[in-house]
Amino acid sequence: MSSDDRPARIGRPRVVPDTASGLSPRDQILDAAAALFVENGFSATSTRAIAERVGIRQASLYHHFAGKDEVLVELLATSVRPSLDVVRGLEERVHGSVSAAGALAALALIDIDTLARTPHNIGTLYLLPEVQGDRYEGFRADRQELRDAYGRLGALAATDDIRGTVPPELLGGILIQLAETVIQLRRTAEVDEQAREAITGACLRACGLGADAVGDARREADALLAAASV
Amino acid sequence: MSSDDRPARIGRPRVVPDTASGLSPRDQILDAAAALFVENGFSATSTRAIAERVGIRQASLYHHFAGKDEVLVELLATSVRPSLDVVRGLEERVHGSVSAAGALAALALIDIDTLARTPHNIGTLYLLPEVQGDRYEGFRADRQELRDAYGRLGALAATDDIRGTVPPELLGGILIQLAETVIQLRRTAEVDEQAREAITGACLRACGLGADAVGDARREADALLAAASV
DNA sequence: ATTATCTATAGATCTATAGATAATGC
DNA sequence: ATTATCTATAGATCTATAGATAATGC
Repeated sequence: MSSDDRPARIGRPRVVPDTASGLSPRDQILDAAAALFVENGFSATSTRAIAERVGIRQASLYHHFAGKDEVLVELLATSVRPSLDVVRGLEERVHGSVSAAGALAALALIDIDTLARTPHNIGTLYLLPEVQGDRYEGFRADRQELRDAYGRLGALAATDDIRGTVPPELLGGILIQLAETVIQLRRTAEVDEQAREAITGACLRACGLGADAVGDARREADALLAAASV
Repeated sequence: MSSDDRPARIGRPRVVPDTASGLSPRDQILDAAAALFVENGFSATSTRAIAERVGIRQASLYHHFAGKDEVLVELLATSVRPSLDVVRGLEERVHGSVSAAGALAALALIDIDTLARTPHNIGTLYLLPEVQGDRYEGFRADRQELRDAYGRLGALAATDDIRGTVPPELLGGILIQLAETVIQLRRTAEVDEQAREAITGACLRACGLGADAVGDARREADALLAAASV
């Protein structure tokens, strides 16, 4: 194969030939839409704009998605699932040798990392007002589940004074909000190691842990993450 | 005046007579727009929808505002200003008898309270992707100033280990993010006293303060707020 | 005369569908 | 035959302007 060969695709060729991105047309659409939804919002992004960015005609979108909604549904789904899978594994192990604080630190680190690496800062989409609509119910349920997990782990890790005054649901809301500081940071700056550490530390301290306990939990999380292919 | 008398207004009467809300037409538009922007987003809200909610014709909006943008500009402006005014007063007093932790607690409490009380959960508007646009530069600058103030107060209040690892800009980002937990909480639940206390506490703990120092700061903040007509 | 509204509408979108077309694959 | 694209377009918006109208105020 010469270098500009691309796998021959069936179907009528595009007016603008496909750039060798390696992505399927569907994924090209998802990627373009993600970038535009994040920058301009959902309603402000037209199907035409998405198509243009991909290099296809507006109508061709409808061969791959039933509508703009479906594109957002899929973007949202792929963005929470990873953290959700991780948290399930983590919670099981808390009842074994893993401390709640260590598990919480690990969850925070992974979640922060996911949000920091995700293309186009997709986490921003969580905040779109459109996501309150019925079509996105499934996503909101997943997100609620993640918040609940933060709440449970947080409550287990918390010192008595925190556990006595902050119910798990509220603590979960605070912890997930802290993790999502990344979304805001990414808007203006790079999210470096220092930022991830600071946010993880804030999560632990919000549970009442002092400097020593934070250090312990942080080290335990490192061991956890190194061990499991989490 | 009989009870259904309303102050006679000049200009052609509305098709749907003005409900005796007491608000000026301009404020009626702002209020309606706020509710709709929060619920559906900016781009998804048409000028027609705003007008309908007010009870006027779509075109009549343009007598009061040059366009939808201007409405949002004004809503954003009125929403950060109060906290910004407060923080200026607070920071001056920190160099006197007020501790940084006490001032930070006071700032958090006031900011949280503002966000919790604001009609239609207007804080949501901060998160709209449209607000990234050039037209809203002024608002973003104000918001940045508030973040910086959080960062300065936080750094002053922080324990050595936090101050050594978390630069003020980052700390400011974390603290303002914590205060804005209220915005998310309001979406599904009432923001009660317990939630305000929990968030304020999380701010102080994020600066490294332990249980006792948190209690001290919290009491100092109460004194501050009672004294000043902040 | 001034004001706040109204009616009417032009021009610019935007979404989604119908149906044609140019590839591959059998 | 199947597929992914294309062209064309209907129908539904939406924003902003022009100009009329029905009040008050002098």
